[in-house]
Amino acid sequence: MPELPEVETIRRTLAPAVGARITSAWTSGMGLHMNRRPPRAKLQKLVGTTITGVRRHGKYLLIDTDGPYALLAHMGMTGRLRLHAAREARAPHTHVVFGLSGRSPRELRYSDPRRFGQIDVVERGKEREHPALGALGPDALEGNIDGDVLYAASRKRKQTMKAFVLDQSVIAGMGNIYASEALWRAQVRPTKRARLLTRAQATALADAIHEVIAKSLDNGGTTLADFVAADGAVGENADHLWVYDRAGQPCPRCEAIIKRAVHQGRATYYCPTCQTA
DNA sequence: AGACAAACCTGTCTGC
DNA sequence: TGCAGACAGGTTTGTC
Repeated sequence: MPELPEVETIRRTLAPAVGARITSAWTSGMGLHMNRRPPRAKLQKLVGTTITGVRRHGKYLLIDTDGPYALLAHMGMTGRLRLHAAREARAPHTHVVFGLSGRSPRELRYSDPRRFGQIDVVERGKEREHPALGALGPDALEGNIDGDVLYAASRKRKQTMKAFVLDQSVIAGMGNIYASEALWRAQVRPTKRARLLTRAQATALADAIHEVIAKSLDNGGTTLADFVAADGAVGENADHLWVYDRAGQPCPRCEAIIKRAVHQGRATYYCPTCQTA
């Protein structure tokens, strides 16, 4: 579900939670990513603090409080972070719930059927010491990614461009949908070796990454099946994708038939005719 | 180093 | 209708 535009959409729609005090914390006890359980004792340390803001780096969200800790959340494939009225029934596979103060009681709920997501508590100011956050490269939206950055990062790399764009230590936030979209937009072949990327292509790719993300944000993110914002709204960007999940359909640029291939075990969509450089 | 496959899970869809 | 198999937005781990 969630690549950068979806996580950013969740971040923005969590704004109504800012200023609320956390009145309780609950977790199902189920393991999430790598069977790691949300740390129950640390979640309790958030109780009594007030939410002061929500940050994002790549696909990770950080919910800041006026206490010493922040909540770290990653959606994996099917994770949802939503605000609900406390009286609403909990969705299946709800694994973490925070009670929030306010005129009418609300809850911040994390649900994740596949349990590929992550929930953790980090000390504010020490975010980079968290292994997941410390490994991230510059953010694809806010990190000043440009042709120079991509050209420099791609030198000496034997990996394919598809793998390069998905590498979170190079660019944080790109996922499988937008990797295909950006490579198509920049007319870069997904199987091209990164070390062979030209300077002009690096610039085109940086521009394409920004364009693809901006377009998706304008459309509220891409909902293929699971993604919803914190207010429950689905994204409309699936209707505007150029190549992802469009095998057999005409390329929007040259009308050739879009193809699907599997690279590193993951689907890649591309145009075999105009995406050959 | 680095490239690749497998593993972690559940839900949904397809084809027989 | 039922069942097996493939597949899904991500990340980590192990193997070559």
